[in-house]
Amino acid sequence: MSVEWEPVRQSRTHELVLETIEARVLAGELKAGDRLPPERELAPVLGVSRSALREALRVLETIGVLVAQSGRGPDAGARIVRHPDDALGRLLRLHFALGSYSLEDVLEARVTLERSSFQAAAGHASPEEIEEAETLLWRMRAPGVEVAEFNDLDTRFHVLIARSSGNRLTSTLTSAVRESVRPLILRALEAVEDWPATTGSLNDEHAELLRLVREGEATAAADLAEKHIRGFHGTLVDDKQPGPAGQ
Amino acid sequence: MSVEWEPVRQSRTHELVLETIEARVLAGELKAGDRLPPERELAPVLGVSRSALREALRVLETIGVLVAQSGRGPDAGARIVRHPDDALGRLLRLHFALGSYSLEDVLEARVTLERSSFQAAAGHASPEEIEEAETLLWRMRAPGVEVAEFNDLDTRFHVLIARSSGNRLTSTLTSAVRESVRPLILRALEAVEDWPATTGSLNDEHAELLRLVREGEATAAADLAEKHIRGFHGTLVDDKQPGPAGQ
DNA sequence: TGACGGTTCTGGTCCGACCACATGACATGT
DNA sequence: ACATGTCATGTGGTCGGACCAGAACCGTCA
Repeated sequence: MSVEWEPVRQSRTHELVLETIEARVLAGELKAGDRLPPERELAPVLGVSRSALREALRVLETIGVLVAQSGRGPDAGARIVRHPDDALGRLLRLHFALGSYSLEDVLEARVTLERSSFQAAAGHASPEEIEEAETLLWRMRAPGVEVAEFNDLDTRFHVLIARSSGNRLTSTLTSAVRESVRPLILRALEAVEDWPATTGSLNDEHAELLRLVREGEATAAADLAEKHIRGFHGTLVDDKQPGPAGQ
Repeated sequence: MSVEWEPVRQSRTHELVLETIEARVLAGELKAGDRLPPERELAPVLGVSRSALREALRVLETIGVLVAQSGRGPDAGARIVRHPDDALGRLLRLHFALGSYSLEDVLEARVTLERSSFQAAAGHASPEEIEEAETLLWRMRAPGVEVAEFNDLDTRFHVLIARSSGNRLTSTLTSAVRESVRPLILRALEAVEDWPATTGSLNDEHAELLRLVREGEATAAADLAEKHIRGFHGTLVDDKQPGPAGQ
């Protein structure tokens, strides 16, 4: 094996700033809710320009660790928060669009994650969550529902189940993966010929899924979820899809 | 259910820039390998300042969609790439540190993902990957191996298996989740009293896991992987851990 | 007491300049 | 002719300063 020589690549200053802040987060010195000093103060303290600091803050913002508000008062300024969902969603969405992941990969990941979600949801879902899911399904059964709205409700149903699993991490991952294929699913739904039949069968499956969750039939719910997802993805594989990933 | 009114929050310009570029990626107009115009050209085209553009580019960079190189020549400038792993890893690592996810959540997610990884690896792993895994295990069996190195090799073993599953998405997710608890596992390993016995039993499990993968015993590999992970996490729950997540 | 308006603090944006680095073109010397 | 050194150029990276917009605070005035 030949030795790989790669350039030393000394860090850019905004990366150093990022590491500094990241280290304080990892060390527990910065917790959710904490406020950072104003940019104009923090920049000279760290010995960098405001621009470089801002770029580091922007990074933290995009991964859902920080939010910034202008103005004055207790809510103004930059605060540490925990909003991983949007960040993760955007990440996977873009990478799926770029072809980092094939449709088959997404299918298997969905099966894996949603099996787990449905299984856990069957034990953890609260009555309120069940009721909310019922409402979503009821709206999906409305005659003459538009494709876009159906897709939206469908997404929300799966995400809701994931959330009701009680596991924030798998919930986040499930939602992000589901969201990443949302445009693709929308296109597939738009191409459906027999719309009433398609929605009808999907609605039936959803109703049965929710019933199994409500009654705590964990394994059955997981199995049906897998069947549900595989069945629908099966209608996608003939369509346009990002090619298999290279480097 | 009362209606939630939240401020309109008109986008900041760098977000608009981001949406513009993101849209072109989602539309397939920007593909991996494509180069963006120089910042000094692109900024006026988009009608924004170079600073705002740079902040948008920084976002794309942090989610592993773009790399920038200064200098001159064909490799210089900003290029679209596909490097989701580091980005995802950092995201989960920070959020785990912030307590967005409890240790139990991570445990269940690991079980779910790694079951899938081992199961798929049992069918897809190439001889080269098996051999590489053998090497890792061999090095972990070295007498007097340091805690840090053991942890490193252990991480690489699990990540390697995930990669050899043939599914880039679950591989990425598995690696990221595994990496997010890496510091915690390191601390746990350092606190182990009977180090030789611990490594011995872990090594035995790893060897058996790899054997099952090599011989294509998918289900057995998945089951043992679950046992392996749960067993080790069991030793962690008494230790310090980020608290359960609030909003 | 209440309403109003100015002050102040915050992030957001923009501009212009310079730096560091890598390349490529050119000049120079052998 | 070739090798070598030097300079011009183009790229991202950094910096400082200025101004804008919005929100809260505070004092004044009715």
